[in-house]
Amino acid sequence: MPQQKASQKFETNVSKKVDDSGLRQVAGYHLKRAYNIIRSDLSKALEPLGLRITTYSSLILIVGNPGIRQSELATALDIERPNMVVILDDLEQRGWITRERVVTDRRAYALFATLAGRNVSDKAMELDSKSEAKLMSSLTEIEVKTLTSALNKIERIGEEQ
Amino acid sequence: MPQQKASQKFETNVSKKVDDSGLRQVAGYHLKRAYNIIRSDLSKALEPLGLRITTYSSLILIVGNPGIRQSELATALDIERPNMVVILDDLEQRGWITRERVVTDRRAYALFATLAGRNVSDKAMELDSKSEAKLMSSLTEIEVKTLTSALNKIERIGEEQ
DNA sequence: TATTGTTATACTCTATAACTATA
DNA sequence: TATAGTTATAGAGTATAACAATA
Repeated sequence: MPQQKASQKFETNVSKKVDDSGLRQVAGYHLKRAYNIIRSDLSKALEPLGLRITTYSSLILIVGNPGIRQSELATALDIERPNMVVILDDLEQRGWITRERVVTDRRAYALFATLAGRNVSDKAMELDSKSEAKLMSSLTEIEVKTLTSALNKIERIGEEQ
Repeated sequence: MPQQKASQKFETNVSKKVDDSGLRQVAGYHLKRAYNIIRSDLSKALEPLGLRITTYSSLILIVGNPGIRQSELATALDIERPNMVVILDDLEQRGWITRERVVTDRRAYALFATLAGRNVSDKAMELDSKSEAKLMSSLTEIEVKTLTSALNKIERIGEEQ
């Protein structure tokens, strides 16, 4: 039961009357506004499935990486292990994943999506795609490509540091 | 005293070994990763000035809009009024802004940046620019322009809804 | 001794309800 | 009655410390 407003609130929805030229000069400002819109939209799109974004991301990675360890998943998604536990408890209780003891290392759990989990994952990805398609509808193909490659370049620079 | 890790953590830093193709298909994923990198970097850049991003954004808008009301600022930045109060308390205690009663409406406060506040704002904007320039260094001029216009289009679609 | 998963807990950010003083 | 600012508080997300089981 998310507590956030229907239209998710951050410090970015500058009204027309206010001069935000000081902030508009920086790309991070636009990135934040765009990201918040996409995030808010995705959040609402996933709500009917009972998925939050972190839970959704976790499920997608488990589906794509059968047998992944909890710690690997946590590292991959940059979620602290204690917080990962809660997310996986949720997914497990819904019957969408299973935790199986790794025979070669009995400390670890290997994660697998159930059939129901894969079905939910498919539905969620579809909702995600639809949500995005709507927001990207006014962009040309070239803009989408440039956007993605530009974002990837930023990611890479960030990873180098 | 921020409690976050040096490299801010979200569920996006997928390591090389994990197959994240399911997530990589969606632009929101890249947007999130790029945004988190910029946010983390800006957060660290502003730390020496004792500014957090919301506090920084608020100060910039006050400098650019002398006399803005608290409620206007809150609306502009999409911060709930109760949360705005704390941010402004902080800025006021540091001597960077003043709250002045509006004579025509004694319920309201008009906000003004002090000289010290404007100086800090200038320094902060400089740090912000440097932080961004580093992350944008591998982008061509066309990529930066397309990125900004694409993000603006997404913003506009988001606002329509 | 180190690591995996876990529990308990604390800090930050964001949201709502209700108060006060003005309008 | 409505609005501006405030206070108190609650929820979500994210962080750390410490423990049991296992390596």
